[in-house]
Amino acid sequence: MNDDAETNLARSFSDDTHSGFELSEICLSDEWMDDDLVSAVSGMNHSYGYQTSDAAAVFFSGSSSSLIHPEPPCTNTFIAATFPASAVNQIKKEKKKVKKRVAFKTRSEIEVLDDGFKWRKYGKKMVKNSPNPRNYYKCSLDGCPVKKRIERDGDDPSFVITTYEGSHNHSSMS
DNA sequence: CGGCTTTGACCAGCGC
DNA sequence: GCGCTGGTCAAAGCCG
Repeated sequence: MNDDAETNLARSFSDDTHSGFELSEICLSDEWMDDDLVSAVSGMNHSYGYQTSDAAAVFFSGSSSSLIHPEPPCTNTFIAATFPASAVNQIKKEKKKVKKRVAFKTRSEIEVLDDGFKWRKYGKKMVKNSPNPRNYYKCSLDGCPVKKRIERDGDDPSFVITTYEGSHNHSSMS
C-alpha cells in the first residue's frame, strides 16, 4: 500500500458522509482472500473504501479516523501479540476448514449492515464466552452459497463482528 | 400469500 | 464413548 492510499484512507475516515458505523478492523488472510468478498466489503464501506495489495490484512482505527497499521500485520508475530492463544488455535482450525472467510469489526448501532446483498436469517445461537447471541445469515438469492455470522463484541457491545464465508456467484442486489 | 424471523431440535466435530 | 459446542434445519408464527 502506498502513501497516497494511506492518505486517502485517513481522509476517508475523517469524512462524516459515512453513516451510522465506523470500520474498526478488517482481517483478510491470504488464504481466505477472495475478490468477491473484498468487493462485498468494499461495497459495504463504499463511503470510504480501503485497499488491499499483497497485504495479508489491513487494520483501521475507526475511532481515531486513521490507519493504525500500514504494514501487513497478519504475521505470526502480530497475531500472537494481538490475540490470545486460544483464539489463534481456533483461527488455525478455522483456516483448515474454511479458506474463503473475511471477518471484520465495525462500530455500529445496527447489527445487519447494508452491504448491497439481501440476507435471510437462518439461525441464532448463544455462544460460549460471549453474553451476546450470534446470528447466522445466508444470501437469500437462490443458489448463492455465501453466509455471514454477526455478533456483538462481548468486550465492547458498541462493536459488531461480521464474518463472511464463501463468495457470491452474482452481483450486488442494490 | 409469500417471504421472513424465531426457536427448539438435530447433527457433526472435537477434546477428554 | 460421551459430553460439549457451534452450525444448520425446519416448523410455526408474524408481517406487509
